[in-house]
Amino acid sequence: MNDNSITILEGDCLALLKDVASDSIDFIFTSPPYADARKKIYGGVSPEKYVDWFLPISKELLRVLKPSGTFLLNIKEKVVDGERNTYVIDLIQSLRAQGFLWTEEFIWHKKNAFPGKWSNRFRDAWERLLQFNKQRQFAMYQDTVMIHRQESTARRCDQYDPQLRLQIKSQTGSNFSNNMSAWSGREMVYPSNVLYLAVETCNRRHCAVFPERLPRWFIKLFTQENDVVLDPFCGSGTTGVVCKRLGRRFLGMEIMPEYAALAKERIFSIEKKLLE
Amino acid sequence: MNDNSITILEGDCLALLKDVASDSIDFIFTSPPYADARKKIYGGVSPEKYVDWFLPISKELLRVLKPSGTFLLNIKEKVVDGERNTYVIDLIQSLRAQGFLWTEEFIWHKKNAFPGKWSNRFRDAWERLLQFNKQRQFAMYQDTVMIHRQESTARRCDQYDPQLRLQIKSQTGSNFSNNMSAWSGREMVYPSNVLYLAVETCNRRHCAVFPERLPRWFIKLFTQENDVVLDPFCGSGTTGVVCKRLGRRFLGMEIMPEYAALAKERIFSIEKKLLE
DNA sequence: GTTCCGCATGAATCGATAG
DNA sequence: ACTATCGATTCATGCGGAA
Repeated sequence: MNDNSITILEGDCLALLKDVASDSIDFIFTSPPYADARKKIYGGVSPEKYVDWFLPISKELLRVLKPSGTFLLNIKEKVVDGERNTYVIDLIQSLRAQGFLWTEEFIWHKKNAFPGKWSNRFRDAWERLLQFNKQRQFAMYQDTVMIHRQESTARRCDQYDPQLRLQIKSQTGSNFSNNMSAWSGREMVYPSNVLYLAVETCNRRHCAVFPERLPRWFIKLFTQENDVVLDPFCGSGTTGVVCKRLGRRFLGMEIMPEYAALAKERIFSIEKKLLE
Repeated sequence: MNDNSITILEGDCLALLKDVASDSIDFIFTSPPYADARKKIYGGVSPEKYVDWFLPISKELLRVLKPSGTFLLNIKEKVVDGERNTYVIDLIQSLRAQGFLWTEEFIWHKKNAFPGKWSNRFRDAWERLLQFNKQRQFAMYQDTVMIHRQESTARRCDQYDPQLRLQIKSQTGSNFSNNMSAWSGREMVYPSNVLYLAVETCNRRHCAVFPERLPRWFIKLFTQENDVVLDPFCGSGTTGVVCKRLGRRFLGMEIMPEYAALAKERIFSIEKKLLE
């Protein structure tokens, strides 16, 4: 990609990816069109053909990703004929065959999914966030996404005198396993592999597939400033907006002209705000 | 099974299942030993052999299950050589090939996941609850598991949302009447396919793998009174305890004599309490 | 009688060390 | 080189004793 920090390309990502240099992308975050979803827009990939449709694209993703980079795929299988279809788990196996390592599966637990009821199932309140890597060693900046402790634990620790805490810490020094000093004084703890986030509602301008906090969390976790983030199905550009705010370079691809234009507009408006 | 409402059989479930009549079980809820887990207790099935080990058992489960019945499998893949192993998704595909329908995947979002810190991953805070059926039409009693609207949104599952956390804190802390009105309100909603529960810690009495609320929720959802519930890996008998309390018949199987004895003892103690 | 604190302990995973 | 064992890490929970 060029030096511009944010780039939106309009077109089919399979073709556009051919022009991206190998080993040049630090992080790929994308939410591709689900099978049969958005039929009018993407021509409606059927569940049976989903894997065959995706594999040529993921082959390019594997090529352009840096060895230390991460590919994060937001996806959820739909119900077909009363069953959860297997195209997602088929895809996991095919991506492994292609050379990706299936490092982890995060869960997005949707906080305010619409109440719904069907005769034989409840409303679907979670999606998969599949993490793939080229190598077992990859870039990960865990300290950037720490969270507050549970209240019950926090309450207990807060009652300790801060000075006493330091004394304990210095006294025990070598042996701080399984005692207070190991974590006393710390307000923040590491998160788990479940993200509990609200679904963003559609507004007049655009209908975001995911809330900004979702890409933000992963971009902070897997990249540093000026790293290059790729979203081959960038839609209205939420991932790009987050990159702009966080000072990451961004390469977005979108086949629909309206969405590509909207993405550019949203990012331009962020730029303007930042300059003010 | 005989007329006794609760039966615990000691032995290998593959052999014991041969004596169970076809199409006789309303609901199967089980949490088999995970690959290489609890090695000291069970033999420890390796990830490579896991599917081959499970398929003969699931073939029997398919046979004994009523056409309208449901099979619910609690399982989670472990990390092998830096990757999430594929034996669970391999198993899903094999079970479908065997004749099961993969109807749904519920998520157990664990409130208190096993601690730990690693350079390349966070704590694992969720497990799969895979729902399989013989037919697209199956028994499901959705009204039995309805929840209060408040509960569905504000279950203190707020670690990623400090603002919500403060709201709840102030609500529960100062405004008691507000809290009460939420509970007295008649607004009941259906739950989603994500369960947010704490792991039960070991206490002196027994060491339960999952909290009672987990089987309770599914048993209420998929069975009526006097229906027959089967757990081929019943361990210390938590599923049986719940069945006793809910007036369901139960058939449990356990290969370890200590655990089978413990299960019998726990259920006997429930019986005594109920008689008083 | 309450509330509060200390402690043990989990379906875990990684990296180093030893054979 | 490949496997087996061990130590270090970490957070929510329930129990029991103490204030």
